[in-house]
Amino acid sequence: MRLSQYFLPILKENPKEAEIVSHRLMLRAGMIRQQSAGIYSWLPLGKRVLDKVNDIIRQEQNRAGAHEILMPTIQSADLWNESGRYDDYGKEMLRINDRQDRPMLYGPTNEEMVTDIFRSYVRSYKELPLNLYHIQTKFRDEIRPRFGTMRSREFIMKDAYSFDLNKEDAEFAYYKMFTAYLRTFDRLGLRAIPMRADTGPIGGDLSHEFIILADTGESEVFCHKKFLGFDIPEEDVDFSDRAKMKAIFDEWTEYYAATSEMHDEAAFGAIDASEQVSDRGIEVGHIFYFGTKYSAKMGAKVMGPDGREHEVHMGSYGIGPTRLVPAIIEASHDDNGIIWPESVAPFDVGIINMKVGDETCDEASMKIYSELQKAGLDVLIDDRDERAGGKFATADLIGVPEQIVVGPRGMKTGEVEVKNRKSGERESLTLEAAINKLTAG
RNA sequence: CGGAGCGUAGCGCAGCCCGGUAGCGCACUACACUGGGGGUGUAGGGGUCGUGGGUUCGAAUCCCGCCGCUCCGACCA
Repeated sequence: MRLSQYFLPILKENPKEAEIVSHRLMLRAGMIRQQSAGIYSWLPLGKRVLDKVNDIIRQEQNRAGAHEILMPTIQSADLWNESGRYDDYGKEMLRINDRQDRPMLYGPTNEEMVTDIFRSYVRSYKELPLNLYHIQTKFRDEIRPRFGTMRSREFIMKDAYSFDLNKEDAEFAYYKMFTAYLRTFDRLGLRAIPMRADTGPIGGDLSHEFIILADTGESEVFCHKKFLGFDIPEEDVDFSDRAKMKAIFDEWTEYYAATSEMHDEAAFGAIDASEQVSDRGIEVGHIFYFGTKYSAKMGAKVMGPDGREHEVHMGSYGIGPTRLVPAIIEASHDDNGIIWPESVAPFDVGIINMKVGDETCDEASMKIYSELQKAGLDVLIDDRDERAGGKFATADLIGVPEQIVVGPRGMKTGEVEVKNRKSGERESLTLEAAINKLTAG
């Protein structure tokens, strides 16, 4: 992408409404634009990151055996009357009437709808297990939206729903999602710690929140230091291996970890003081097993091997991509801007042409640009007719992981400077060496 | 929803107390000079002062209503 032709409305000054660093940087880097309280547009740079986050989530959900669907944002109140939640949900649910004056709502979650899909088609235990998910916009009319897309009213959520014949199978489904979540957050460059959670209005008795530690987190969290060193399940982990899934779950839930709502001071105090971690955290995922809560009310039943009908056991599994993006920034930035993990960086490489209009610089920049693109990299070339300082600042702000500086000084010896955003290391290389270095990975 | 505050050019702000026809920095446009970490000069463009009403010869400024937004608290992916 040529920056001169891109839409990247960066801000030099800090927007006054942005209190936390991720919100400030997302606005400054031209990733998002607030349209209303808790409602945001995603601009090109932000959209690129969001798409990469979603892709990783999608890959890991699929790997764990879930199937992607897409349910609508607008739902009929009828389904919610079946579950009883139309009355229970309260003002957080945006209620609207269509032109026939039928009560509708903008979905805050999709248990009812997915249960309706399930009961319409699935009759036999032989079709289980089943896990359906979608990545869709939700609306929850939060009392107080804040922190940019970290807590917005309109947001995108990946929500998966598992259906099983009995509790044992449902727990297996839960462990699979648990494992998929560990892998997902790891690939996003985050260390997420599963903590026992309150099940809240969704109900149920097995639930974990995935929390990442960050000073600007919303809630206080407490856990054992061991979590920081646990290994993440490998890419080839066998999701059909019940014993393995259970083992992973057990390993990751053996030690103390709780948010302030679930905190047990005595249990935490029993941990050696040097092993205690007490910090603030951001909730980036939440998983629940809630048994037959919805299947019972909505008649989602399958025939079992015993020739009798069974209400299916369900679980739901949420990740908030529009919250993950700021969470990643909270976890990874410096005074100059964002430091993206490579897996979600909007561009892999930034080329800084320091003297646009200078024939040698222009040619060298374009050569690198086309070679790297040929190698399949996402490249952003700063070909604006601007001072170098502004270009460096822009590259650092938007956090491109590798920067190639093409300037008249280096061109005298045919060299460019390759700089790593995260480490700050720089080295001068010939054109070919620079291209080779960046295409090698 | 309770408490606090803000709304003046794209962004950040001054002007309001004490009424007299709107200003600063950045950004933007043109040209020139520049070019290794947000440059310099010259010349420009851009504002229903959130909105409706009231007071007044005259309102960004005073009064009343409404709308929007932010921050603190209780709730949430």
